Amino acid sequence: MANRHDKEPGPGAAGLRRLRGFQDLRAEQARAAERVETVCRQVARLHNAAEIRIPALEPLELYRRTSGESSDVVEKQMFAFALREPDDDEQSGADNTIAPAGQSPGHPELAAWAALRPEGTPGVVRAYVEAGLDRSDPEQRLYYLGPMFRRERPQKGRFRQFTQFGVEIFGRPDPLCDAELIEMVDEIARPLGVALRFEVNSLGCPVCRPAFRAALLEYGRARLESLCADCRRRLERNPLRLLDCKTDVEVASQAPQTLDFLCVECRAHFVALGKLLGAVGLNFEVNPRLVRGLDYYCRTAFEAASPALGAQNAVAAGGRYDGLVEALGGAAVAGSGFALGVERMALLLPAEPAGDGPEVALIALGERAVEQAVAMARGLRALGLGVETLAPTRSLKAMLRRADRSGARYAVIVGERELERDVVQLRDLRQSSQREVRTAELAAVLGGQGVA
RNA sequence: GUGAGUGUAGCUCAGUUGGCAGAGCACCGGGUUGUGGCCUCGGUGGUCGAGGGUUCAAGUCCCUUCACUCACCCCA
Repeated sequence: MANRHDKEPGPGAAGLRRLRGFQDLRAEQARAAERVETVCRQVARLHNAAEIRIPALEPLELYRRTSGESSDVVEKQMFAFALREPDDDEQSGADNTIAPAGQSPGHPELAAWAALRPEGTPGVVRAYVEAGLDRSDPEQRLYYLGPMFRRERPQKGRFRQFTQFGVEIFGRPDPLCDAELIEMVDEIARPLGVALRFEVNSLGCPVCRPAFRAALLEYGRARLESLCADCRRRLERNPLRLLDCKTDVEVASQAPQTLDFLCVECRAHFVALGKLLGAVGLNFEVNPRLVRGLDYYCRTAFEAASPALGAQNAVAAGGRYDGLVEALGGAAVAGSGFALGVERMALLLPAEPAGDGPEVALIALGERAVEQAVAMARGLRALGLGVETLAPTRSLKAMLRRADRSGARYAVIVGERELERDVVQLRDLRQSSQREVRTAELAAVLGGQGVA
């Protein structure tokens, strides 16, 4: 186990290899990711969420405004580009320039800067406001599924491009909607055979958070000496981070807790949420040290994690972000949502036996049989049967071997001897039985086998 | 950005005190004039991550570098 490493990808014909932190998902990995995505879409449908497809590239300013200036996402994790239209700068051949890594563009026109989305929520909110839904029809349930990009150092479960499924509910300030979002994560994990641990917390709201923040700040300042280096650095800028410090569990566990500072409304919301989750039988723990990295969260925060994942163990996380829509120039509309890491969930899927191959492997034996074989393949596919065709450049033995390995149930052999008599050999690869079938009857025979 | 670990065939890995580059799996073919799997015999496939140094001789020792993996950080 200690010696098991993926090797660096070998250089291709042109010495090209994939970028660091990017991955090719093949075979089982691709199938696992697809299964996760399929279940995500099903659950979205069951909760009446509509898909929204938004750009992967947005104005950099969108993420600066929503993710918070101090968060790591904006600080150093984004792939940012300077956009230049061809006519803007005729003499230069370079139309797009990649911004230096991690460097904040000091460009006056921020619209000229774009970033690959590090998360889905800002884009969805932007689209929601841009379409005027905040005024015309505020209550919306939207889901998205697609790639996100973060310029982080890769490790297990963490990639520079990864896929997120996310649901955002607008115009619903009630705890019922928060509970439903958490349920959705559970409803995705269960049919996939994945056990997740749910943690829930309340971060308070603009009314009660200042007092909590002040208390935390005071607590931190009082024991500046005993704080770890990271926490000391973070204390003034984002004191909430103190709570999930892993190096110094002592300090973190003794610190003031949000739950002790909640205002009446926040407390009621949190209690109601707990009751609703209990009512549907969803097990969860209250984790008073659970915080969110992004500034716009308020009240409900939750996380679903698996110990099987290693250090990056969060599979899904979310919470309430009342005020975000307003911050992006929309009306004062409540919002709540979550995002789920498709690849992380896929890593947790129990191994699945390889899927079935095609129903038929069509073997053309000899050049003269190719045309006939092509026509037959087309006809069989029109009936909904999967067909793998094999070129007649190899021996029959080799073609049958390929047919066997493709997982096909039947091999249909069309040779020159068969052509003359207008028949084919229909071989059952599982039973090793073979019979001759009239070409005209092949479709009916295969169709009637119930092989689909 | 920081730290540690690992780089030998497509994959998983052996490779002794420095002495001709190996196995298993996979792939291709023979054992069948047109019949898969199992078996059997054979074959293709390597800048030993890269560069430099020591040495008669380096996969092996030294230096540098790159990549990957895991962890910190952060997060899905």
